[in-house]
Amino acid sequence: MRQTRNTPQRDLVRGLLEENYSHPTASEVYELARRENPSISRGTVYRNLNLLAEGGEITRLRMPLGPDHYDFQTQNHYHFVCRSCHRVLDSQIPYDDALNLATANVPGCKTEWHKLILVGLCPDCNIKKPQ
Amino acid sequence: MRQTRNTPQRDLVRGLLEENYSHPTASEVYELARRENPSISRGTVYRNLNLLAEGGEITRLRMPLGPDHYDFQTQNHYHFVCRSCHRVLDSQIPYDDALNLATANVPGCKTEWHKLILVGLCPDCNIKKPQ
DNA sequence: AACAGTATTAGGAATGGTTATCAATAATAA
DNA sequence: TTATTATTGATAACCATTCCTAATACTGTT
Repeated sequence: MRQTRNTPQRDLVRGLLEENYSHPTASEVYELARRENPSISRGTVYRNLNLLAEGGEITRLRMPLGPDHYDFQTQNHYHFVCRSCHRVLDSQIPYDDALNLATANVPGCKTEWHKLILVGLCPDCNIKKPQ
Repeated sequence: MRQTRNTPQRDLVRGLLEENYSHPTASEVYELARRENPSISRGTVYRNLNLLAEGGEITRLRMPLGPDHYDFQTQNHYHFVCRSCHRVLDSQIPYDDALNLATANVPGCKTEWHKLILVGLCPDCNIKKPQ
């Protein structure tokens, strides 16, 4: 495994996720990071988000709508995404390990992980545009 | 609701999906379509896939990996996606309507639909790269 | 402390998938 | 047949993300 170094940029990205429970997107992390370090580049934010995700420090959430989100919480859990504002919230449905173990789910296929995403309207958007 | 017309291009795209159970991507549909009509444009394929999906004739599948896929089957069902080749297969896990009805899953949020995606290796890729 | 090795950076170009634009074309209703 | 307007092909634009580069700066070893 390739050695990694600590840099102010990486610490900043990690710290921003640690103190943000809103599942920010890469662009949102970039905007937050620029407040602390105006010269940080977009590429650096993406690179560090990827490195932290590969290292298991954070989770990358690929949504059925909109861009990827990042989560400091690494335990398996499900998410809700608002179809209007693309906000991501934690679901309280318990994670079901059995879905990975079942071999008969897809003939010949070995399921390694799964994701369940609930889609609908968040409280804010439900008020603004009820249907 | 805006009126729609039948065009050879639209019929071609619909027909290709109807006879293809492989959940093709837009690019794959485009390649298939060009065999029948070499002058069809990529934009026309995308436009018609979107129109057919909006009209409920086909389903658009947004995957956690790779590009969108399209499915002629419109009944709710779950999918498996290979993390290596991005192939999409039907899962045999029964669709769980209860996941949409549960109101306590995400406080204040109204779930309208959900998707469950299993990720792993398909039989072909499992042979080629076992881990 | 100085050095060497190399991981990381900023900046920008490139990519992939998709959508938007627009003048020309063609399906449908009158 | 004509008028209306949905649709087309071609291409530009878009967005999120990755790749490329020379310059920079960590870090372990002298």
